[in-house]
Amino acid sequence: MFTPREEVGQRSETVRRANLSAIVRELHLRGPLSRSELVAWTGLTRSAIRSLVGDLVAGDFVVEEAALRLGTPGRPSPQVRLVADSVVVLALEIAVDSLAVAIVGLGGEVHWKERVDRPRAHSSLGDIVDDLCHLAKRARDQRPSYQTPIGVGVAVAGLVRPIDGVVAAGPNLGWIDVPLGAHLAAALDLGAPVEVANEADLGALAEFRRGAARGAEDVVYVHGEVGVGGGIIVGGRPLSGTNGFGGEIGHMPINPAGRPCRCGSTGCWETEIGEVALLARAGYPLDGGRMAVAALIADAAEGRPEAVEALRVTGRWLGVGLAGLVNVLNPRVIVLGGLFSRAFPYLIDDVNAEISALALVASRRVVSVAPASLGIDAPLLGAAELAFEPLLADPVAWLGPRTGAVPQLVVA
Amino acid sequence: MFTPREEVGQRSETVRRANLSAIVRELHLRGPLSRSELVAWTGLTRSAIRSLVGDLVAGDFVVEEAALRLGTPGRPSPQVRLVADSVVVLALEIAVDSLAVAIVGLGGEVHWKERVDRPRAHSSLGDIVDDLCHLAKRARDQRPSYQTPIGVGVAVAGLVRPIDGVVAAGPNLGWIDVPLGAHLAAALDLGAPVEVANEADLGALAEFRRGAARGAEDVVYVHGEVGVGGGIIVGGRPLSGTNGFGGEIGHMPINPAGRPCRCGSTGCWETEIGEVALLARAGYPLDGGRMAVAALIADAAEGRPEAVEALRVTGRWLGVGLAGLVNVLNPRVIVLGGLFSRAFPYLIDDVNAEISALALVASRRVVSVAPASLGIDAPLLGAAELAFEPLLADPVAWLGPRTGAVPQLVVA
DNA sequence: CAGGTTTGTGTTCCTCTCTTGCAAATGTCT
DNA sequence: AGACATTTGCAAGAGAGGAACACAAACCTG
Repeated sequence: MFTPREEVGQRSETVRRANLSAIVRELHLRGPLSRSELVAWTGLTRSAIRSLVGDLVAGDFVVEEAALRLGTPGRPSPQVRLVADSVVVLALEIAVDSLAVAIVGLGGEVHWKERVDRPRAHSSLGDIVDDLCHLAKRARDQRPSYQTPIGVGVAVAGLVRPIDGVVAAGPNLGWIDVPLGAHLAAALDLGAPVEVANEADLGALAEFRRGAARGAEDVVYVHGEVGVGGGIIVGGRPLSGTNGFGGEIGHMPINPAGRPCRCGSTGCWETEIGEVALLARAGYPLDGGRMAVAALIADAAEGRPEAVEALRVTGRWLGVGLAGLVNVLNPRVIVLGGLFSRAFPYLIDDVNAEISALALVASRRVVSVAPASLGIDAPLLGAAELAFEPLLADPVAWLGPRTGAVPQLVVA
Repeated sequence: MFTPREEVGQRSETVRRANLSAIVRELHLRGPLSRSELVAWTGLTRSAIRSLVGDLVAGDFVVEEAALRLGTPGRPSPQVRLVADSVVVLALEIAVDSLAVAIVGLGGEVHWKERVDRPRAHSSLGDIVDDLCHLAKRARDQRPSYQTPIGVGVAVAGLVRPIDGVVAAGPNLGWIDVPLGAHLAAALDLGAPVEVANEADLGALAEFRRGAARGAEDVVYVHGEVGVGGGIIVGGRPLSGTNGFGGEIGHMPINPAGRPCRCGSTGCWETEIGEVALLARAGYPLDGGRMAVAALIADAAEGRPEAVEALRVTGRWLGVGLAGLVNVLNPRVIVLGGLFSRAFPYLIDDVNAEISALALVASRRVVSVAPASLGIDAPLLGAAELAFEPLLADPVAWLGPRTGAVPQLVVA
């Protein structure tokens, strides 16, 4: 009769879930913490923390270790640390010119990582899935001691419909409405849920949680390769939009007098700051791909004027678009990833100059522009974070109901 | 020692707060609900709802009334209704060419409203505060039965620093770093907290909660008068940004070859879609203000070509900027307010055409553009919502601790 | 129009979870 | 070594929602 949009009531069951979630999440994001730090960060009492941590210890999620000597007075507080081997996820990435796989433990530790080049041609779903499965199998063979992953996260260079993992559009892969999530789930056959998302959105997530935007609540991540993707964090939450296509900043109209874009419209940001625009400005071969861009950046480092100037012009257009985003979103940090992080030193002055010229004082004063600190792996690590999300949101589902046993503290 | 960013743990005290908050919020937003509807919407059990509603009845927040006959089988469920007279807020607005005051009851009922014209000249803080206090006094004199407001919300045409209610910049008022909140609090002397916010942000809030964007989670509100302001809702939450200056869409760079903007930069959206641009295109006096715009719209209604064409060009530029916002934010609804809602019929086709041409299919398919349904009062009503927010977030603070009395159901 | 069905209420425990309070432990500082 | 600060462990307590039963009031059916 009624269709509740969201059940907002708090029940005792949800209280426990929220509190366990808070503890696991803090440990995942900050690393080992003492019990008293957990008390401070969650606002719960010592007794509650004791009981909850006890449950997590019983479920092999965390261990308690001897206290660190910090030189502070008072009884030392045991360190609570996640058991990174007991819970792992599989992270996959389908980038424009590479495939990557990683096994990541709870807490963010990367146990295994491998990246292979991929030709920039259109590829069939089957080939890509086969390659990824092959990489995943290698990873598991190399480290057989790991558990079955509790989830699989996939970063893909394309527009992804989050509800079913279908890639609605992947121009660099030649994909339209490709059911990547379902095929990967079947091919991997791990029994773990497979979550697919856009690579820039995941890059933003990774930089937000573990990279250059750590601690900021409002973040814009701009990922430039062939196309320009973006990921946005607003108030500490990824901006997804009505049907999950938010953050597509590459196709903001920026120059009404500009060039036609491969998306069909004209004057998109991508047409001014994408790889092709950069190469064209410097007079490099437009189909030179990553190597040509690398050469261009190397030439700029040696002071070759065409390269320097091309990067400066790109930086200006980058700044123009960012100024708009600064006004609209008032972010704390803008992270430049992909090609923009590799070319960062040659762009940043012009980017900042445009932001200063075009953005409102109040907003531009608080923003800083930084290169991606996770480098090429940002989307891959974001995919791992995506795969961990269900666990972080509800550890109870993996922990099982309370055992009833009195929690026992065993300090090693 | 530690500075918790946010206390994320759920304590028994916060559970009660959250549940009462959920009930009061649902009633505030949806109007009277039966108990069984509350059960469905909160996910709590009948027992819990009964107990919580009993407390609210005891605190004179709500009344329970005889059930409505809906023609559905089963025992009728009493209607729970907020007592709109027992809790009111004072809403104030400082618009470009008017001042307004309203007394609004919990649930959104407007008990009193008055709007007076204001010359478009720069005004001193003292004069504005005096005028507002005068209006507020009249309102309270006219309806002396009302309680003292539990809060005061102020919508102002300018950039507002939320933490202290200082208007950092109000170009139409000639204000720079004006401590509006503090002065109003002192002058009104109501003992109630005074919250100040940007008028477009509050317009967005009002349209989101009670207007054209009701039910949507992702909303863009564009408010056009002299300048162009914006308010953004992302995932059901107002986008505030790092220091509260988010949503300033009027100064997105839209046309690098455009005109200088009064903000100091060039080619801002405002320079293409603001009042002055519109009047200039039609050949009307640039300082004609609201009357000139009204005349222009009236002329367009009669088919005068200059007026129609000027509105169409404005609509196109409006569409260009909105296309960018559609790509970035993937909203469900775009609400056009202020001048754009009055000129809506003459703009909308060109707006939609530009969005179709420039925005990505996936995002533009789900978005609709609607005129503000609350008209000129949207920011004022948003100010009321702002003032209610502390109550909605924590009814316990106004209700007091549980009485211990057994909740008694008394159906009138 | 009687009886069945459905939906919802009132009431009484019950369970779950966090809180409180006290004593003990364990470090630093003087 | 003693004072002091901080944290832990444990046990009892309090607050809040949940479950189950009996009953009530509407609609629907034959």
